[in-house]
Amino acid sequence: MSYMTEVDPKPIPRTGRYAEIVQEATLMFGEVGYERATVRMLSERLGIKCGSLYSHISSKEDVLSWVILDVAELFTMHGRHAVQGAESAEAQLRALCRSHMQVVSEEQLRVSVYFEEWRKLDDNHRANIVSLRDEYEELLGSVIRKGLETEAFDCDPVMTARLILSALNSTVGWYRQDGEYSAEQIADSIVDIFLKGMRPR
Amino acid sequence: MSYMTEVDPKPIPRTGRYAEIVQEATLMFGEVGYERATVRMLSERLGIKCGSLYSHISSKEDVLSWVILDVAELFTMHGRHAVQGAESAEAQLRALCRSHMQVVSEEQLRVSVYFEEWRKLDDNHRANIVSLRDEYEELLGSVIRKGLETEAFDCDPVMTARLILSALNSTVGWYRQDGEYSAEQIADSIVDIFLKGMRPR
DNA sequence: CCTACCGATCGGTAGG
DNA sequence: CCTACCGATCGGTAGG
Repeated sequence: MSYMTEVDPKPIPRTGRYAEIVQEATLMFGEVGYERATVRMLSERLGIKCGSLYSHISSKEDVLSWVILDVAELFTMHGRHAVQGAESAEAQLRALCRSHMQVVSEEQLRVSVYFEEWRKLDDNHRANIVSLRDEYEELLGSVIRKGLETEAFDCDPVMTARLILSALNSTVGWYRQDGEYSAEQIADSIVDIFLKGMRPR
Repeated sequence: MSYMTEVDPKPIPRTGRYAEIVQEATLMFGEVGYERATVRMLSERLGIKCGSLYSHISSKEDVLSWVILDVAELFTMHGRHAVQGAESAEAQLRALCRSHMQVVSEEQLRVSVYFEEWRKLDDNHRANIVSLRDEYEELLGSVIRKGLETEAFDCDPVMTARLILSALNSTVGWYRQDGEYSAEQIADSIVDIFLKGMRPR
């Protein structure tokens, strides 16, 4: 009815051809990066011709935004749920870090594409991503500030939030499913170090 | 005399036209990224035509390697010097982190290009960078292991080295010369948190 | 989903 | 350092 529904066709289909496109695109972006990846490479992986791809996508950048936005939202949603399920600031911090590592371990390729390529999104999509990232940083910040209020922590909340996030994010570069540490062990190691570093005295 | 001298023309000139090329290329790579940057953009910045640029460079990738290799070596050399100038493991850790933050603050743009684009180097140059990075991680690892021996620290040396490095490296994304914290303050904050987290008991 | 094709632009070279 | 130009390839479109 309203033209409003035409402005931003939000509901991205999550099955069938869409799912195949996102899957192959994720693999391709992970292998050669967004810029070196071509629509011809993607169409070949899907077994169709380059021109035919454009009945499913409207641009190459479209596909990148599909790959990235989903997983960025996953961090936020999963993280909120984790924080809500815990009581103390310490428990919330641990739950949030475990949630983060779970997303990293289960969606490692998409996460690495997210971290590597989000700058290449156009202004609108990038702004969207930045606000999701800020929201997530704020979630961690609120947990830390709560710990300051209950005097469980004694630290700079902004910098500490950044340091914890960067420690968590860097794991995508070296985490292996069959490696020495499980995702949960890595999360706990990070939390243990930072908790000791954040405690008063 | 020998053909050996022709194989790898190592000594890159560091003055005159070379310096201008590296400077403009660094700005350009920082603004739009390596792939979106073109040799025509670079030549325009230098006030010459695209074809003329090839009397100074042999390929676009050449320029990227100039920008990156220098600063990667800077981390290692500067870091070694810092570690040598301190006695205890704790003091060495602090000196190394301060050295790292000094490089980040004084060469922020080059460092961000380094972290962002090193994957796009060809196999030879990338292998070179990876070995420099490993060397640097090993330098930090040796400091931590020394702390384990003197029982100043109690932690997993490999993971702790990675976490400290990722914390340090992430600062390139938000450090500002005119920001709230100086490079040294940031280094000390990071060291303080990790030292508390790494101490026995 | 295909064939056929577009305008633009890319890194790089030849010859001066 | 310039002019002139190259082959390749890019994202994307028209018309079926």
